[in-house]
Amino acid sequence: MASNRCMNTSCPAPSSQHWTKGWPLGSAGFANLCHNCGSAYENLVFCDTYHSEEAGWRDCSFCGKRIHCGCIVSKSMFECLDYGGIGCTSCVKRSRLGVDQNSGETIGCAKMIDGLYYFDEVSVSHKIPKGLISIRRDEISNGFDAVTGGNVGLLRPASVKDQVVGNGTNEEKLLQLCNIMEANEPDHFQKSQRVDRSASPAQNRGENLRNPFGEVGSSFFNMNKIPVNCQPSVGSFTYSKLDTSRPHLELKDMKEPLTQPSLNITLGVPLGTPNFVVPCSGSAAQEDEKSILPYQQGQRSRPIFPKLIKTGTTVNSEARKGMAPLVRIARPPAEGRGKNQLLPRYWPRITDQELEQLSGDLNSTIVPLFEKVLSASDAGRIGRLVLPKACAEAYFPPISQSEGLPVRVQDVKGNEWTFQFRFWPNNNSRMYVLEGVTPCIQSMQLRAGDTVTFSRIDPGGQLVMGFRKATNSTDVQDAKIPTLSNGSHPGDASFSRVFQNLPSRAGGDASLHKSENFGGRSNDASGQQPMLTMEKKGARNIGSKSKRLLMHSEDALELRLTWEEAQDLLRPPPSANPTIVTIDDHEFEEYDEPPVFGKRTIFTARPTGEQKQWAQCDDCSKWRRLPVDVLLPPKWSCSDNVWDLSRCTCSAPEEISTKEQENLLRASKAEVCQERTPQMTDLIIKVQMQDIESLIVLTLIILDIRFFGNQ
DNA sequence: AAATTGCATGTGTGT
DNA sequence: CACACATGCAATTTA
Repeated sequence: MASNRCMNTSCPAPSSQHWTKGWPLGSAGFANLCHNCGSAYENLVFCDTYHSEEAGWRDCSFCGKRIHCGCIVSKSMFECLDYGGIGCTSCVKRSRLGVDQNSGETIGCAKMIDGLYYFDEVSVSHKIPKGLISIRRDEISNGFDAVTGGNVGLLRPASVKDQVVGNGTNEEKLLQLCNIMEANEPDHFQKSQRVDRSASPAQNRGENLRNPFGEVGSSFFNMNKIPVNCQPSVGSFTYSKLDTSRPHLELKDMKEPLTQPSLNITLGVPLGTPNFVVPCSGSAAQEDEKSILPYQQGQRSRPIFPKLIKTGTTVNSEARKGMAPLVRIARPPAEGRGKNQLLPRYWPRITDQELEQLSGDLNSTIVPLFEKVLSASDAGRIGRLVLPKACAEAYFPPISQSEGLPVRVQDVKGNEWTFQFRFWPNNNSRMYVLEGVTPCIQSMQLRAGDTVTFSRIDPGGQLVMGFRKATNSTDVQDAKIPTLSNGSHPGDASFSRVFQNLPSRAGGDASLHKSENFGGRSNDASGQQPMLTMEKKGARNIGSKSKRLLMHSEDALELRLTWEEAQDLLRPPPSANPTIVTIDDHEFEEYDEPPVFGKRTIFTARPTGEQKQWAQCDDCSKWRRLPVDVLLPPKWSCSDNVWDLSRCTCSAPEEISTKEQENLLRASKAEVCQERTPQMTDLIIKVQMQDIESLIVLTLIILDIRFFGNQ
């Protein structure tokens, strides 16, 4: 809900006077402190004058005073007019108050100290009076930090480690999750005493800078709120729990009007909803608008997710009652070339445990943003990561000046990095880059061909950088080997893999990052294992033989889910006798004849051995008993109950009591929750994928026939 | 001299 | 043909 009034009710600041119009602002943003009374507030609207990187609400880097239009001292430092600076005798330039990295003392002139480079880069922007801040913990870590982004610092392994631990991260779990990564810091980290411009001051100084501000820490500012007109609202996912303890995927209409508020859409939420906030200057803002609008219009005019599959709608509503936290997966926009980096539309099924862990506190939204296969230059020593334009413009703050802004990113270990998000003019266009990524890339031991993923956790907007190693050495060794669409490997299970590298959130549990353990846990109903399996085992690429057969991973996922859903409806043909085969100590029923579709029913058995089959009427939802051997059509109602004429109308009472119904449903749940081992899943998916491929080929053939037949 | 920075150019892909 | 992007390269900065 938009509010342009200070949340402090005693604050006399008239909203219209201070924030009449402008950008919606979420939590912990630039204007998060009322400039009138200093109170923290949320959901306010930016002052209209806050439209540039020059002007706006920020903190004087030196005295900490909240300023409106201060002087730009450096890319990331701002100075209030009151402060004025002090002439420095040693460097002639104006003195900067900085915190000595060794002693922690504030120094009058930050230049070269003990061989360490501090000049202009030691941010003391955290000098916000403690009492003014009341920000939820989940709002602390933010993706973008336009002020604190000191570019020079020292990579201290101890700090990094401290930070990991300090964030409440279970290192063991993390390491287990990121089994790709080495358990220890890379040697070069240890050895490197060299100043690295990509390391954020907060990281460099460990907790030194955090302590003065308690939980607020180094991420006071929140820039990762994209103005509403920067973010086309495309669609969303609500990930909710099944009453079967199996998370269930719900898809909402992707064609929802852009103007329609959607709680589940982080990108493109209406004004007032916590979201991205971006500084744009008066004139520059217009420039930004210009550059953004075509994109936006593209979104409006071209819905990109026409196909919808709604799954599991019947089960959810009940189960969701009393269950506040939902992990919402917002749908990133996809347009232009960048769409290949945008992640597929489906979020993998996850377990309740993961769900809760992901939720952390209430209402966490995980927004998978995009991913990119690292090129040689991305992974090289230059430290510049080229961002897909569409993604950069969609998920990073609009920048009007080439210098851009510092952005804060958390990596898989919970370390925070500050990159410079900027652009280069390029053929009347822009080329967006993240600068200073080398240490991060190195810490993740990434090479050309590996994939980095970007996600965001809302609220708070923590930008998260994950990674995925190239699946085969060829990819890694030769980055010039073209990868499919530059963004996704064929058959890439990018979505299911996104989580594997997500760092723990503050207060969260790192164990959600189960990495490859998706395939190893025992209580996963089905979830991501299939896709993992595909990737891990290098399952045949759909479309590997022909470009015509090439299938976008999104579509593959979609197909997989529909198939998965169909599994509930598939049953052996009535007359079929299965052959029991044992694979990995698990028995499977193998049928010679293909399965048939039918309405889902529940079977019960009494101790006496008597079996019953139950079906629910589509019209009245009453449960009706059926003979065990009958197979219902997908649509079935009481009037079709030819087996019990006393209950062949919806008005007839149910045969079973409410309690029995509960037992029935419980039994049904248990059935759904049956444990499926990785081996079983592998096998099932293998079969399914074969079927899917066959289906695709068949479909294409049919389409070809139709197409050519019409010519 | 080496590293960094900013821009230009060539290539591949989508329309 | 337009656009995105990987990378080359010259200018600039730093050690």
